[in-house]
Amino acid sequence: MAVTIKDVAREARVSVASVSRALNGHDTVTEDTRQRIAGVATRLRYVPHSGARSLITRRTQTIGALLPDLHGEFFSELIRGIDVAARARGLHLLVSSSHGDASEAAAALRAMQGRVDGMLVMSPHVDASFLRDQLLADLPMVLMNTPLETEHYSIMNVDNYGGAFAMVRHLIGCGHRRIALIAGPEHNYDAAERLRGYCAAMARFAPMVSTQVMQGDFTEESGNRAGRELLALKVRPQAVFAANDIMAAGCLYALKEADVRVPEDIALTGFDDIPIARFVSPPLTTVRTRITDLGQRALERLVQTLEEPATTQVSVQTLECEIVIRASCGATTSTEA
Amino acid sequence: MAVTIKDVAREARVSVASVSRALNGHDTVTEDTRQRIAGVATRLRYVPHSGARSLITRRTQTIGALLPDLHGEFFSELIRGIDVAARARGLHLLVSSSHGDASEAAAALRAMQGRVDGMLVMSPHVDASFLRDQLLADLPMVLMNTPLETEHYSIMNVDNYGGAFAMVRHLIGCGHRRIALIAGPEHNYDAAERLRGYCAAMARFAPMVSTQVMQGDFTEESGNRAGRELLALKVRPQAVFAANDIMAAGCLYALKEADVRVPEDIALTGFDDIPIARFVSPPLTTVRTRITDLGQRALERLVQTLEEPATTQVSVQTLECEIVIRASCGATTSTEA
DNA sequence: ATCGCAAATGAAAACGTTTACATTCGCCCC
DNA sequence: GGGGCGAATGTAAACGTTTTCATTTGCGAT
Repeated sequence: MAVTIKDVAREARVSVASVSRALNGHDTVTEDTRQRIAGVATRLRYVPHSGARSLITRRTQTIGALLPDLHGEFFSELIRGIDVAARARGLHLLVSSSHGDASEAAAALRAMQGRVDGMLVMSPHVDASFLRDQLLADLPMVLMNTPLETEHYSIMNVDNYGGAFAMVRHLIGCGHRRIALIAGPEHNYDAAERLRGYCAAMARFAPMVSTQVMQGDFTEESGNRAGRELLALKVRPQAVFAANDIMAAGCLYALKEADVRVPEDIALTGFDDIPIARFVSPPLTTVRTRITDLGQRALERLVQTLEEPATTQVSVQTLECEIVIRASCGATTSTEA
Repeated sequence: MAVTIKDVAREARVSVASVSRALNGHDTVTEDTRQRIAGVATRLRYVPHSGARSLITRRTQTIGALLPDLHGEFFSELIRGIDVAARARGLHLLVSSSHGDASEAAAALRAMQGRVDGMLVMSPHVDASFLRDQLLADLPMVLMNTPLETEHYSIMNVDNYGGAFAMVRHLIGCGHRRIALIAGPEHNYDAAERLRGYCAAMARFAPMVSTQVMQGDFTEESGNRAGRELLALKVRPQAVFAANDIMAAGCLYALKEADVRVPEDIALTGFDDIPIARFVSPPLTTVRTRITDLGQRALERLVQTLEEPATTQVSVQTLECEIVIRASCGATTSTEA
């Protein structure tokens, strides 16, 4: 039923070897016969059986992406970045997202084994012990956004620390001193790094001012709660730095409800630059992370490992963030209505 | 290097046939030997070569998703829906997104041929002539969100028409009569269906009122422009229905800038229920489409076609939308501050 | 004890490629 | 004219599975 290389060979009156050579662009075939074979192949709509091919070449031309249960923009931008980079190299992309715990992640990983040449892994459940247990033979992998330090795999991280540091520096540049942080969930790597950046920048630029950290968990609701707590303090901060945009939005509503003006009374900033950041009022000053680049660079790194396993050293790369200044930080109040 | 079924067989002192049977859960193998084989397999970290398997079973256990160059929430929700449904059935997901034109889409489709058991296709470039040209052998496919009518493939659509119809009915229920539509791009299927729903509902519920359609293109900027045009009319509409949320947001800013109150002076609604809809003020009444369900149902449909090719009839299914009522339509003004 | 039968296991073919090796062919050079 | 050589092509093995068919084994019935 399906047309195979033999059908093409028969029709073109050559051996299967010649068909293979012609179609794979080897140089030892006459231009004449190449033409003939190519013609027959398209006429017959021949498409090679990838399984048979990978059986012998030991390559699948596919890379896998293991992603956490991620919502929204972040997820799609990441996949887009990976996909674009993969396509540019003629690679296919096998995705497995949304697994909730370590065992699910492990299952997904095992299932992908043997179907891919390498993997891009971003998962909070993939930690040191996970990797030890799985000990994934010699499947090349690049880990994304992980606190792990491993000598086996390259790592591609977002500079959460640097972004937070820069944001605090910016706020201090705006004249604010008492800057509170609404932190992310406790065991989240991104959250921890942002917290670290906040602390470091405070220590550096406002050493006399004590830090103030409210606990949040990256949800809008926790941001709202933190906002109300802030308002109840006897000494209110001059600026609030939420560890992500959605908490900033939640906090913003708490402030608005209490008729506290942003940024006049309290400045407010976020992290991530999700689309909503532009739409709240005042628009949110935030930290932009180029997620698409993250995916793209990670894939490129993986490909390099694939193509030159010998010369490629394991590396840890960090992707810069940039600060997006809008009205909520008080730096551009002059443009406010 | 890689451990094969032979290694397992040797180690377990059985034939490869028995290993295959044991691991695939056939019933003709002693519980005793099954245990032994399973033990050896896990100890050796044996993972079957998918290529070799698919070579003989003629199944890849993989389905492909061909998606347009989509940004944001929609994209990720769709993939999530597909992925979850696929995993539930032990299927893998091969994605190819972001192709800009028909030839790119065709290339992506061809590249996937032979690697997948079936495909989920959503692409504006996949039209009647495209399918005719490609004539994809007998690869089962399900088309998503397409105006196409074909006897070869099942189709899964979002009820854009019904959603728009219901929204207009709702606005009329709120007491509005002169309702303007900010339409989407001209050759977009979603846009056309929403326009059709608007017109039908107007004709049905407000037959004496003339319709008013402003041209937009699904961008914030076009919504903003349309908003300013509306304000310049000698007779302003009582309500504006933007064919997507992002245009509604753009329009909202135009109204705000002109100190027109929403919903008191003009009501405003959107379509899609993107996250931003909740965050603008007033929060946007809109039409929610369950994108995750779309992906999920489409995959389920495909699986059915795969498993029972004979009995499964080609079908066109339409996925309901629901109206999400927030403050911007004037129905809940009483809850406003 | 022998036969027959079912259950368990093994041997080998088949799937569609790629590629190392063998073969053919035409041609140039002595 | 024959030897040698390089280019083009063909032959066949190999990849790792699944599955058909054959074989062995154990056991109950005669």
